[in-house]
Amino acid sequence: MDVEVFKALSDHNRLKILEMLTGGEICACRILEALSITQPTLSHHMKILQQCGLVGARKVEQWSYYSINPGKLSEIIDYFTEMRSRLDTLIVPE
Amino acid sequence: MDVEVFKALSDHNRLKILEMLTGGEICACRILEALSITQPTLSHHMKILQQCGLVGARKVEQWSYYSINPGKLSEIIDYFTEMRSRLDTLIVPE
DNA sequence: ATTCCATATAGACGTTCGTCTATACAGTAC
DNA sequence: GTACTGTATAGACGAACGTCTATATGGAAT
Repeated sequence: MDVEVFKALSDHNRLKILEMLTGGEICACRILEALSITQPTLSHHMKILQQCGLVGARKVEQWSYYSINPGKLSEIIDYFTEMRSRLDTLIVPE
Repeated sequence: MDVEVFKALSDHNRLKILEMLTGGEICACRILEALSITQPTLSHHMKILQQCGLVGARKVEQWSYYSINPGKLSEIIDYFTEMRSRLDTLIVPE
């Protein structure tokens, strides 16, 4: 698994953004309202979320709309699920 | 979800350690052999993995044995699984 | 008691990160 | 055109991070 994904999730504001996006695609301006950061800082965070593949962007006129990439989410789930099942198959010492 | 877990996963060496631990409990000295870091650096990483709840430690005489906490793993899986199912229930615009 | 071994802690150093202000860019509306 | 609006980029700054060397701790072996 690429470390970049976890780096992207390692910030309180980015995690909050991701959780907002579980409600569906939203505009940058809406995200900005919900967080106590400046517009350039938001732009920075969105870039990081995009670069690791977690979030996709769509531009409609001057507005940027962001949404979660479900494929990446599945990738993460699969990673941890396989990890857990490997643990489950271990021979338990009594 | 606590950001600390993702911070812990944000380092290449710590992720490698976690993957080693999917094979079951192992000794610090074994982990040290597998990585190109010094002993104090390993000690530092193990502390971070423990503090976020991902890894548990057990001391047998002078040796420290580490293992993954399956509960934390499930917590992470649940977090992302719920996120994905929230996405799945969105009304798809045609 | 002294030595040896596995691990932890302290402190330092360079790098990366999150944030900001200032400014650029691109499109819309007059 | 000029002004405005939404977003991106540049550069700066302090805080946090990963790593190291040096040293401490605590137990085992001699």
